Amino acid sequence: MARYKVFDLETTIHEKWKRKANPFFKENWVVMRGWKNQGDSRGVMEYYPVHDRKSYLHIEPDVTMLVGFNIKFDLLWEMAQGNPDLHEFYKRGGRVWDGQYAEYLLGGQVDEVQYASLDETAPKYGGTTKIDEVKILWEQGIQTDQISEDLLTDYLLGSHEEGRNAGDIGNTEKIFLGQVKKAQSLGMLKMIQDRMDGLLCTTEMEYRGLKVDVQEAGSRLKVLTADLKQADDTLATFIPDDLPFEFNWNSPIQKSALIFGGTVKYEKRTTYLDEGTGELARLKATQVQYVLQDGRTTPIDPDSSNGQIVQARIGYKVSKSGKTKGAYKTKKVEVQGELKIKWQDFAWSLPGYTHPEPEWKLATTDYADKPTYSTGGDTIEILAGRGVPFTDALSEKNRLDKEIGTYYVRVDAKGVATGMLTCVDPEDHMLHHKLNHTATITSRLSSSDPNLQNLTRVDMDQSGKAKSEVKKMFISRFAPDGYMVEEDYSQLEVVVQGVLSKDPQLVKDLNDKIDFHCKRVALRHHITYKDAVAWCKNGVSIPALESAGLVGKNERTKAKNFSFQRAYGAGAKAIAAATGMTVEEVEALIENEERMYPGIVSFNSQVEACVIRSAVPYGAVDTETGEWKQYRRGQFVGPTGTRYTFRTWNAPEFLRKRGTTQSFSPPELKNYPVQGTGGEFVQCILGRLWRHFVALDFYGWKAFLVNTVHDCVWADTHTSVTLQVATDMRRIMQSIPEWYNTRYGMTINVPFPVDAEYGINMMDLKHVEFA
DNA sequence: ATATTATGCGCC
DNA sequence: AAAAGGCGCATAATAT
Repeated sequence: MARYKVFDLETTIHEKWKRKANPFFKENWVVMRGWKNQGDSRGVMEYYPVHDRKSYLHIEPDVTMLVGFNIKFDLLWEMAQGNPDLHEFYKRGGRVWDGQYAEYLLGGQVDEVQYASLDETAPKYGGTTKIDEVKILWEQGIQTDQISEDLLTDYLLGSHEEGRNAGDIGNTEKIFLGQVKKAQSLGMLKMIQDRMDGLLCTTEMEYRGLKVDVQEAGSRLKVLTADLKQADDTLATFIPDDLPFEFNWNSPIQKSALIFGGTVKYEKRTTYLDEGTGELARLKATQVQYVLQDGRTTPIDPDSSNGQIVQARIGYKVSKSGKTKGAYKTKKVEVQGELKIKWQDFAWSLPGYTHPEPEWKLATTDYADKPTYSTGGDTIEILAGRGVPFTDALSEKNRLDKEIGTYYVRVDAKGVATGMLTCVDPEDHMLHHKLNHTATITSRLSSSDPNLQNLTRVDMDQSGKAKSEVKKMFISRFAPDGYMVEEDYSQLEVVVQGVLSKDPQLVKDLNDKIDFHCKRVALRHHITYKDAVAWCKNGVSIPALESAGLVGKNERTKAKNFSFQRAYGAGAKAIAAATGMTVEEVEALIENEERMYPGIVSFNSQVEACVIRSAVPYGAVDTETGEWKQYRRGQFVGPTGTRYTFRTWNAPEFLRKRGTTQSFSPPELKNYPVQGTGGEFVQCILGRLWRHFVALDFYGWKAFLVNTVHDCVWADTHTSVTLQVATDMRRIMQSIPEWYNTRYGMTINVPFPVDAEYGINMMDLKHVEFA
């Protein structure tokens, strides 16, 4: 009999390597484990009041689905505890349901359903709110094993009065049952189930983690630090000598003032005027002084000045009676204390090296309330052309600061370390990143702690030297007998555009494996596609164009930029600004494009119509006035049931003139379905890949899936299976049309080409040549 | 001292 | 026609 099993863990909550309640940190353990099988009238639990890394969830052979809330957390724990039932469960096709993930998808991925909590979700499905007591104890830093068994049981299973059929377990079950019904009625069940397998894949990826070559990282960090010092030294020579504070090259305000002129604030500890007296402020002090005959006092000791004693004595009062008879009279008087010193703000004006362009103006103002201007990479590049002297050193410093601080490690003045390497376990050199399933509006994944979706690409400069070597530190856990494998979809978003729009010419071009950038070059310069390919990619000369100063390779790059911007929905003005073309030129290209692929235009209008039709009121803060305002929110449902949600924004000026005050954003309308569907395809395929790896016992435990970045998948393989893994992965990844056409009844008629690479680390990759 | 916003920049 | 999409992280500056 098939049945589901709801389960949940309460663990100790030590945070380590940027993970709360980190299962990879051996001091943590599962304190209480609760579960409830389908049909049971109450939940049950196991309690482990002392450290234990062996307990695990028993999964009966007839269990077909594990149900949880943020189930990746609990599954990682079961894996860390070495649960032997889990792999068997997966091998016989066991599936999972994560209430947090389902809630996010059912809710169209809007803010309110991203990283939803059990607490806020349960009431939507007739569940109860949690016991605050436990949450408060945790917030106070109390460890889970210090919470009483009774309280923890009430929290996990519900109280005796509730028949032990509530709490986290009861709520998770209610949520699950309600969500399945809802998903069915909305036609989303299949899609959600496919994504749940994707979730199992990323759980596996987080569990396996990445192996970091800490030696490589260490020596590279040394080089970077030395390069940074050199850039800093160079920059220091451009600071005015009379500057009364240390210039901060990381401060946008200070940089703007130095380059464009402006007034900066600096702090100094110095004396100041007392507001009451108008004098320099001083500390209060008292002194015991000798009283003179006229009542004044003096600090001079009458007996201290040898020959002048007699003379001096005359002026002093002497006590006439009592214990102190014959002694000089003294008195405690107030005297001027030390000058007081405090931190104070001062202004310093800098003349600047050049004039800013108005469009570089930022929202921030300087200390004199004058505008500041952008000092980002694009601006610096322009300034280099104007002959501003330190632009090269500044660009170099920016690059190195970013590289060191984000991808290596930096310790600040307070001793707080930042950077990717702070997430690495120093014992086994493993990095367990996070792949988040409920963090984006488009249903794409995000990555954090560290973010492994933004590692610097392996780009070469003119001399063929890599600009960043970050990826070199990711090596195989099987080294020296291992290879990393990366497989990428080529031009995934263009392919998805073909799937969604079904535009005949686009579909044909995709099947013909046309180089879209060359095709655009051909169109623009009125040459044949064949000639364009020869000119742009093979360096075959076209004198007529070259005499006009055009270079084939550059023209292709321009076309590439153009198409990326179009894909993101950029308008003619923005593209012109970014590519250096005139607005008219860009408009002509857009027109060309729309004539060539009219299906894209009609698909976009279809999306817009659906969103407008489905729109309902939605309250949000007006960024212009800061006030709460009624906007609208509508949805477009993709071919698999994924819902993309859009909101209206304050309309741009040209629409306001015509009386339209708010509107949906065309770039968002164009982008979300493409970006989201691409993400969905990859996540579904992650599930297929993972099922394949499970079936083969991970190639005899010699190959693991370890990371994914929107349109690619990484694996860590033993050399004995590398080629087989790469071949299998490619086959499965390319099978998107078959999967969706069979399972969803879609009619995908474009290929999903995949490119495979492998190497001893993630930087030195070479292409896999398939027969 | 901690939280939030602005800026900038890495990726797809 | 018209409006360049989605993330996470580090740092500085400001608010509380």
